[in-house]
Amino acid sequence: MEREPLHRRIAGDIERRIASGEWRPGFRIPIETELTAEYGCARMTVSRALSDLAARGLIVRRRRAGTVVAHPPVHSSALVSIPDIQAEIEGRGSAYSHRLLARAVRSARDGDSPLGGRVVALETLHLADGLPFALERRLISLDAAPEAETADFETQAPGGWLLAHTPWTEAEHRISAVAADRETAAGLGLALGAACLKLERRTWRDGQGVTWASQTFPGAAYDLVARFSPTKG
Amino acid sequence: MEREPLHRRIAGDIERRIASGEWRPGFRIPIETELTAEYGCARMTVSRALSDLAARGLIVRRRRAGTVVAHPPVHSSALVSIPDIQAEIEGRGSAYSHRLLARAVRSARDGDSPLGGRVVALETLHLADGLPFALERRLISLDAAPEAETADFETQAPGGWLLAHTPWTEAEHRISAVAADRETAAGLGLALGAACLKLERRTWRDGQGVTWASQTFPGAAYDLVARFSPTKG
DNA sequence: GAGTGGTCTAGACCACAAT
DNA sequence: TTGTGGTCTAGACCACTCC
Repeated sequence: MEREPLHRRIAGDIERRIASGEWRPGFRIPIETELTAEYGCARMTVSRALSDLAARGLIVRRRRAGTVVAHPPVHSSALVSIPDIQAEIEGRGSAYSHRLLARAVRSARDGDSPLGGRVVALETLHLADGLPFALERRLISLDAAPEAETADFETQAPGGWLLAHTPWTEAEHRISAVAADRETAAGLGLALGAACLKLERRTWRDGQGVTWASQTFPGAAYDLVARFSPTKG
Repeated sequence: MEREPLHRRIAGDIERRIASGEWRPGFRIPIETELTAEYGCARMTVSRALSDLAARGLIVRRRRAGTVVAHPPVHSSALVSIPDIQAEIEGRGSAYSHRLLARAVRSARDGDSPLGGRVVALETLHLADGLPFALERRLISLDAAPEAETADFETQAPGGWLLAHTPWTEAEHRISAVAADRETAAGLGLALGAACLKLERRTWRDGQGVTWASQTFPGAAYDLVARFSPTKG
């Protein structure tokens, strides 16, 4: 029988409360002496648990101010955050807007990969400074996110809505180059067959499929950059 | 004046010896009690330094066996390893081969980004089962890798040669979709203007530019997949 | 000033694996 | 068996930063 170290049990307890949403971003977690009393251990043991979580970006620790749950899922790799188009556009100083082109509720088909049961199918155009920037096709599982059936995706784009309502625990990205089909070309204002960058994204929450999204960008106007320092985690 | 914690100084010292090549992969580093004596500190301080390095994958610790430098740069992200085309092809059970199309030595120009001084310019075609798979254009800095001037890139592809001779410490990838130009279309056997996935890669070693590489793949035949579990580092 | 985290000590016992 | 790392303690002092 393997005994789990106490510091890892403490870290796991906290991580679980963050993952479950019980402790939301910005929530101030108990100070070290409180946790020390709760677990009946030395302060260093608690400190190690919290330091590990901080090193992984789940919490932020500041002297005097205490320890708070780090705000949104902090992803170290630049590629993880790609699909937040709105942040991307606003980050480069452009005005973001979007248009909901189509919306339907239907049963998941065989090709809908991680999703089953009923899904919401959406088609959204993202615009930067009023010009087409990306065409998004998305399916959202109503099993994983029942509120999606009545959510107002004209006000908030589906990606942002999902991030706020049903954060994912696993994701898969697929990046490819495709020629613009008729619908894409029309939506993005491109010639038929123009080279586009396509990002497909599937996410899961605790093993259950949440969403599938395909975002297509004009090849000439968009690229992905990732920087690595292998010795820095 | 900021004082660097001792545990980080210890970790930094070790990391530097690994990065410089003084301690190669597999090298057994001093045991905790030796380092304790060397730095005149408590064993826990050394332990923390080594634990941090182990958590980052630079070293591997095993009871009784001691602590050894981890074998090659361990990259957790799937995207870091993309440009090792040979491994990619062989990993899917195809036969890898390559053809050196062009080779020249010249001075670096303005557009050659991280590179300065004299460079080797190479153009290589990668083949899977004898069929074109990717077209690679590469520059190698002779300042960073002087042996590149006489290396035999017909036997070993430039990417593999570099990895063995001048490992990088930092890298940047850029991923985009482009239409095939005449040279690319001819090399890969595509129609002019076909959608291609282009990977650009720049690497540095301790701040000095090592190489720039651009690899172009037929869009229909290649895509990138990355999987993430945000709670797992 | 006072509350909080950051680091460090000098021990101790245990777990694991190579011999 | 024994060398090595893994964890833990019960303190201590310091550094930061909010009040």
